[in-house]
Amino acid sequence: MTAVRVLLADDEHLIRGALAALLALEDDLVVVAEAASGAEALAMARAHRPDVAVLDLQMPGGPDGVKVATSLRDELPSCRTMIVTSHGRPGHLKRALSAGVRGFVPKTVSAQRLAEIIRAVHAGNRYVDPELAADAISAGDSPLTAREAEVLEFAADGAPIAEIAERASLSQGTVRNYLSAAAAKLGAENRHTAVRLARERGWV
Amino acid sequence: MTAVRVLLADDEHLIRGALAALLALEDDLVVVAEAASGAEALAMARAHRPDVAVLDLQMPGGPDGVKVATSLRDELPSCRTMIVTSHGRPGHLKRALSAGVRGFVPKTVSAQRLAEIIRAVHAGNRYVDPELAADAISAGDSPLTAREAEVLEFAADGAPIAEIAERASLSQGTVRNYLSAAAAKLGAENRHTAVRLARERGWV
DNA sequence: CGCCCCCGATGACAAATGTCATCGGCCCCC
DNA sequence: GGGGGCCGATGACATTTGTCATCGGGGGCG
Repeated sequence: MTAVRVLLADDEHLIRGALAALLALEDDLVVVAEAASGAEALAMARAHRPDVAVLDLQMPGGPDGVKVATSLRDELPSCRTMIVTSHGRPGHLKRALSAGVRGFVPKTVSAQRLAEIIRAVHAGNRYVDPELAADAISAGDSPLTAREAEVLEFAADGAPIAEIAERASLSQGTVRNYLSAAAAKLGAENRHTAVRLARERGWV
Repeated sequence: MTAVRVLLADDEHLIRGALAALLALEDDLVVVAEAASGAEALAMARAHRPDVAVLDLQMPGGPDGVKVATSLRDELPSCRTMIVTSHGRPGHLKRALSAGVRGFVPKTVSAQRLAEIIRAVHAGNRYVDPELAADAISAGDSPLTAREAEVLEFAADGAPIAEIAERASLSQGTVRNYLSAAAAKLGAENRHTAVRLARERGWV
């Protein structure tokens, strides 16, 4: 049996290197490429055609782990993808699964566990951390309509209504209506807490 | 020469374990204890009396890396402390330095580099990542008064003025005045962006 | 001591925001 | 064809928030 070829993508050199070292201890796994960004991960994947891509969810600058997974599904269907993340937001899990990701684990797992999961994913199985799965289920589906979510995103940095309206190419009144509706659905008393709640639930 | 005894504290098992494995490769370093939380780190430090404590800045629940460093300075003056962090906010660096931390590095450094820095810190030197240092200098000192910063923290989750006033035991008018002053100093157009800016600069 | 700054508060006013009702257009689906 | 939902907008209104002037008290400092 030939070893599983793994691509590692994580912006934190410390973690990436350490991870590579630990996975190297497993003699049925071989890290064939490392990347420090989403863009780099894509390039590496094209060049090395790994069996499994282990992607950090949040990477600076370009595409995040889920975006990379989406691209990989199209470009390299033979490559299974999995996401590793520090903060497990429920919505991220959903996004990831619909991007064809087959493994989703928090960084709190041990290296042994990760190695097992890589093998499972490579074998075609799926693995989702039970706790994250429970969170995602309890968080449920987003009650927000497309525009509500969109406007909420524009509101994310605390911008005033006028600016949101401009960026969304909408009337200020319309923006206020959407924000009001979104806040009501989320049980928030103003748009700022609404943004926070939506972020926590992974709905933006 | 006897090996440097290191305490590792990081909530992410994956990183902690991997780090321990990498540092173990350096034959003048020995990881004598690992901790997954601030509280645990303190307990471990008391029990094992390490030469150097490598602390993650953000840990869930209890005390963060800086708080641990503060406690360690009092309880275990012989133990040098250093902070490792993912997101390098300028203010954190300042807080850390005034807590007696002697090393401050982002997780983007390599393990070799980290090992060198641990040795430097153990030898009594200080090390601060140049990029983070530059950010901290350019961010400058907080222009906020104590109460302004305090009120801004209460405003951090988007709560309405009434709630902030209650939590801060202040009049609503006073709260509005402080928030207005803080927003003006930060160049923000409302308290929510003020909160965001203050966070970015590490002033809250 | 006088000066300055911070604290905490009040009042008044303007501006931004939240809330609600209502409209027309569109699309999907029964 | 007729709901029903989402989209986008408007108007009116109440509430919240931001802004400013002002006051009194207290502590530090030349």
